[in-house]
Amino acid sequence: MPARATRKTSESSDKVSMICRALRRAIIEQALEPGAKLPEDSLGERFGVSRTIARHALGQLAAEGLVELRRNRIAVVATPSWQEARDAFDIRIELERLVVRQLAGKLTKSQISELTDHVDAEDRARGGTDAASIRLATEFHILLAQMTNSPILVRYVSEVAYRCCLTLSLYSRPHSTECAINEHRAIIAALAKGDEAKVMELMHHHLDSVANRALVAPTPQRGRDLLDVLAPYADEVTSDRVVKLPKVARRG
Amino acid sequence: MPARATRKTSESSDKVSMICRALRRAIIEQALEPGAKLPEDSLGERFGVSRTIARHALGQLAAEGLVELRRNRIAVVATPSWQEARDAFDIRIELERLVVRQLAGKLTKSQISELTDHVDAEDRARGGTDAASIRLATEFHILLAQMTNSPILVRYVSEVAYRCCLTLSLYSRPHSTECAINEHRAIIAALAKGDEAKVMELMHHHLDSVANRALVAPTPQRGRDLLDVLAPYADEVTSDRVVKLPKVARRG
DNA sequence: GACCGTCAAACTGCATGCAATTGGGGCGCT
DNA sequence: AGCGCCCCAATTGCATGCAGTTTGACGGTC
Repeated sequence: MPARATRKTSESSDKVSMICRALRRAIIEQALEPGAKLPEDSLGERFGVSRTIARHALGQLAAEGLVELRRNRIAVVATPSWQEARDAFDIRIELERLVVRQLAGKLTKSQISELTDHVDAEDRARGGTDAASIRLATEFHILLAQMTNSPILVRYVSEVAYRCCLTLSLYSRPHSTECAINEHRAIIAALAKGDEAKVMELMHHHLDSVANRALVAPTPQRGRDLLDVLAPYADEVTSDRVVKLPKVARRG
Repeated sequence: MPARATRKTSESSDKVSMICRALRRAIIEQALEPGAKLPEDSLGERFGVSRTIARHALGQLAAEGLVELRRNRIAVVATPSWQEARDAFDIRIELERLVVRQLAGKLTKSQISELTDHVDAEDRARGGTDAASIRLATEFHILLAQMTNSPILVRYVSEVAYRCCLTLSLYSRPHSTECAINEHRAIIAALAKGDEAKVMELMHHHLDSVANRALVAPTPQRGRDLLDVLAPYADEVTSDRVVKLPKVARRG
């Protein structure tokens, strides 16, 4: 199977996509914290475009879940709840298992060295900022997805990986990236060997441990959104002026 | 009031979302065939809004993969390749296994009867148009996803289900819906019983058989896009001029 | 000082206008 | 007839303008 990435879906060279990319990167690198305001005017001015374009970009990012858009209100960087973060990781695990299942034993030499190079870059970035490390780790997974040559899979893995990236910045304590990098190397090795079951297990464990290391528990002091922080407490209040969250088949 | 949907992310009551919903439905019911042109003007006129809004809606649908947007060109209803269809189903299987895994044994009485009611509606619609049957079957899966109360999962399952719906209209022969309906009932039963492994197996088999029944093979006589039909053959041609094709075949 | 109503600035929702690009029909040439 | 060229109607890309909504600051009242 051939090597190169596919970019048929979106992300051509129009201004909207450029702004999307810029904002996405700013968000996952935490240059823009969750909850940060994103007024159309300011964005337009900053990027040298009109509000129309900025607005359109915000729409796209909202569709990806990186931005929250409320009618007549300023858009803000999304602040996923802890449960949403957990859900995102659950989905991500399944999607990435699918990725490595398709890839096991099917990678070309050049693809493998491309992956190895990327992990080397991760290694080199270990001394740098946390943001850079997180971004590189995320991009490793996206790189893998791209090698499946399935545009849909690329899109979903990218989206959910970015979301996880965002939640990591919200809920994780400063974390050591070393084991993650080693796990990346192990995954590459298993992919090259073509051991499908093994690589799926590795990927599952890798993501699960990243999630568990990061999402240890709802850590209120880091949660930006008051509503989310107070949600569990509001449950105990038996007044009818408290907005009850639709509570259905939540596991737990 | 049982288990209503979550609608936090998108789809509020603004015009863009209304048009999205309308177009989405038109597409999955095959009122708009794959390849159909969607000029911003016409859409705006038809829905009584400006081009700005129509454009924005097209952007959203393109992000969902239902519409193809090429720069400076008229937007068209997406025409997924056979391989993309297969990829979409693969992803869908994993996502929906996740859905039923979370739901097994956790449904309330009212949710179960809601599901049963829906399948009854599917049964009643069996005499009607194919489009209606397909739409109802798809909506059953979305209903399930909504009961997980995980907005992200709802979004992804909805999207991928719509995509599959679209591909079904492209590649499937007129199919009998009966077994699918029975499989829906079996899934509800297993969910109620709480047999997690069983329900995952059922869902897997259900989707796999739908996919296999529909996506039997690249069926050239039904494929709308000549380029896609010829793609596998072009792979074997080592010339670099294979892109140029004579004229397009007939429609429908 | 705390509470509340009022109001202007800020911002969004949407339509319209203008320039740039496209593609398809008509026309001439061979 | 077949082929290529050119031009114009159709259409998109984008900015701007106007109206409606929200925010939060100010001043009045208790």
